[in-house]
Amino acid sequence: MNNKEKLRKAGLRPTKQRMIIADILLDGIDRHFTAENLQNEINSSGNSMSIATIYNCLKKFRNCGLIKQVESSKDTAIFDTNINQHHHFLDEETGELIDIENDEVNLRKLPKIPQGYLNNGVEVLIKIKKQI
Amino acid sequence: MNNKEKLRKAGLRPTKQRMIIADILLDGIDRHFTAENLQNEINSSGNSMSIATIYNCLKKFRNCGLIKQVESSKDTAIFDTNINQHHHFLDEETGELIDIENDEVNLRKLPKIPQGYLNNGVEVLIKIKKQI
DNA sequence: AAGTAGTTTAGAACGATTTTAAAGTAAAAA
DNA sequence: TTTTTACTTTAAAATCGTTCTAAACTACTT
Repeated sequence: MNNKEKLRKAGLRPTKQRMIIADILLDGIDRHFTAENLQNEINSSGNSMSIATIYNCLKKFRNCGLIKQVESSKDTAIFDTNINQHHHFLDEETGELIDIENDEVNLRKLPKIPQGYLNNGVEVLIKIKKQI
Repeated sequence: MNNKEKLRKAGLRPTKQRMIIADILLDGIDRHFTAENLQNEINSSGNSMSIATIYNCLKKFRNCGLIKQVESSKDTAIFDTNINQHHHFLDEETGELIDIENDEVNLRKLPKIPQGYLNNGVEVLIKIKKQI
């Protein structure tokens, strides 16, 4: 399926700007990035785009499940093109994130989901620290 | 150990402002809060404090391990007085966090920590969604 | 081709957090 | 105790990521 079809299927009008972003992000390669990282990539691909459009687009892509946003207490939002359930190593010093595939983690026991709620995804974060 | 001693032990000079905050936070009760929440508590305890001091103090407390900061992609930093390794339910709609004690989660299998790094804590986040 | 609903944009606005630099205070030294 | 020193607090300004505004634009429908 090409990117235009992916956008249509997600209920998004395939505008010029969304196609530029889709061409960068939806290439099947897993990566973590910020809005600013993406703007740099857009610029170096010979295009340009308002930062507001980039934020709009990332929000839409996230809400449609085309990308994910990582839970992280960094001051800048981090997005992830790996939309499968998976986990992360986090170096808190540098903010570097490394993917952990879902099958590398095995939860023997999970707590009961609170009354009135549904499980909406489990994320394991392993904080790591450079050895000295 | 009283709060003055706790601050000293953590390497922090026990100033008037830090004592006010320690008296609110270090009472052994687990809670999640933002800088603004804390300022409100300070105000309603009859004290007042510059927001810059509150941020300074929270950062120092966090760096000394007196409190933790929760990994969350909310726009406002969330702190936690529960400094034991533990986990959270997160309602992404409302941002509400609910503690999960460490013994309620059991990891059968963990991935190998990357070369040159040490494990510095595991956090499990279970995203939950209100049932409709 | 015309209409309309959704999209993009620059720039302003916003909110959380940090910085600045001056005044204040705790601890150490004399 | 007084002096000195290093650290802390403060209000206000600055910064930074993100969102809003409202006007211009564009994809899709009729």
